[in-house]
Amino acid sequence: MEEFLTREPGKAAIYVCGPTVYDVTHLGHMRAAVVFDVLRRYLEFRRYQVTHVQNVTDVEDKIIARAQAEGVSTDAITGRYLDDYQRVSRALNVLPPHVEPRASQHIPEMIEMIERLIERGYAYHAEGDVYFEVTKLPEYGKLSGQLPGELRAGARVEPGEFKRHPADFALWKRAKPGEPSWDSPWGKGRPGWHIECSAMSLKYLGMGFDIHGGGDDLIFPHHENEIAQSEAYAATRPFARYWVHNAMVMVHGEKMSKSLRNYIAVADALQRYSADVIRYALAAVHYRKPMEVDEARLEDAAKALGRLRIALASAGTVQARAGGGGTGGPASRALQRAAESASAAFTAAMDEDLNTSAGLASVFDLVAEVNRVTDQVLKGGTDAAETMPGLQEACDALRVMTAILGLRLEDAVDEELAGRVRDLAASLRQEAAQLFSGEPGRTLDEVVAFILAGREKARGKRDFATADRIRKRMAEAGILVEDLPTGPKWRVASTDGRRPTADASGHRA
RNA sequence: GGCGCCGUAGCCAAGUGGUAAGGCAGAGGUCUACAAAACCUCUAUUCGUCGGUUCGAUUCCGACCGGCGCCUCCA
Repeated sequence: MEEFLTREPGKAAIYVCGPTVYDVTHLGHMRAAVVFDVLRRYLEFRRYQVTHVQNVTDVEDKIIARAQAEGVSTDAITGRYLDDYQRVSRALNVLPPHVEPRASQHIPEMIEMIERLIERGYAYHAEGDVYFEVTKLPEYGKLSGQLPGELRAGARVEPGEFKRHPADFALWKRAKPGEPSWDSPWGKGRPGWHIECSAMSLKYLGMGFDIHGGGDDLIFPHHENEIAQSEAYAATRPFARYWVHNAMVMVHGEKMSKSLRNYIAVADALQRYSADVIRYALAAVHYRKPMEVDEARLEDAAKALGRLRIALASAGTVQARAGGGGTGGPASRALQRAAESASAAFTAAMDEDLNTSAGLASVFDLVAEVNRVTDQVLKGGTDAAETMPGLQEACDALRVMTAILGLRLEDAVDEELAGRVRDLAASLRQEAAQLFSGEPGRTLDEVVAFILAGREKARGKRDFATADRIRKRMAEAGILVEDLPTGPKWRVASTDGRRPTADASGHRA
């Protein structure tokens, strides 16, 4: 394990390159968001005080092009897509950054940096443009391994540019007609792309902050250039202590990207899969490995997640039977040991460069142990009380680990479902007063218990036709009942946290 | 052309210089009125290919084959 030494003990200052808001948010953006969200949650779990800064690029060529194409202002474009990004991030349980600075609101800071870079001799002014001169910095290329002399010579010198070296990059671009622009010592213009991240990270975190993150497609030139201009500006090193780059999301072997138009919008994915499923799918692969995303991947994630949820539901049934008491029998002790070793293995995996795949293996090891124990109880071999308090500890451990991955594991218990179950209870009372007596109660648990009690009466009389009918109607309402030797157990019917839909279950790629 | 990454069972996916986690799918069994879930057992002598280093390599080195990313905006 590479040792993680922060600038200040116990504190972690993180800057992540956020979205350029000119189009809808796709799963590639959310992979990055989820990776850094997991990193943040894990560091917080490890008791670091985390400061997470993530920029929004709202000054950029594509935004201008889009605004012109639609005949609207750039603000209209950036507002629309920033809203989309924030909305889907929230939906996926991504914690909002502590600071979310926008490039358009930090122009003075960028101008100040550029002026200093010119003073120091690292940048030059030409015809309203300002460029950073990479050959002035011997270390240029240290992050990406790219050396100025090796860059494809002259491959890309745009017309109207006045670079001294092909690898020199724009700090400031003079205004073209119809574009947003700001006054500067070099005339009207707008900042180059790279300078915003230097200006904003230094403003909010200062030189030598702990982790700089972003997609691995940003390593060169973006992050290389950030290092160059920041270290030249500050005259100290390092700009950032650690670099964390997530790999791309792939579609049929190609990077998912806006320009290739092969993306899956997160908002669309959320129509078909729960946030937990999407997060699980994105977090189940190590962050540095490119990941193909397709229907099968999401279906697999939904099933794996179902296994986790079912284990917790079974545990809930057993805990209810134990009624709060616990005798700490062998089953309890086995669960305590399993919870401890799974937690330790999970932490070790996450310490090792955020190995979420290995971490999930620990989660499922504990799931298996929980299932072994609840299976014994539900089949009548073990008394429920003997599993406590170990079962509770195991469930707590599962919740802690999955919460670090940002999984909510909530049931889709909405009012609609509760209402349907209440209606069912009411009509059953009408139809079979001999089975259903008393009041159904108010909460979902109470109402389900009411129905199941009546159904057990039918089963006791070996009236399986009635029992089957009730079970079927409960399933239609969204409650799945399983009969076990020691009595019924139930859970909300879907295992991925949302009600199954014809679309989600019927369509296959 | 330069820089870098990847290739592990039917699929997805960790991993280690000493003999392959986990998820999905599959087979058999247990439980069971039925259904469902769970549990138990099994499923890669083998980690793209060929060489090399080593007592020993999937793990290190080299070559090759195949795939990908960046070098232009991009998470």
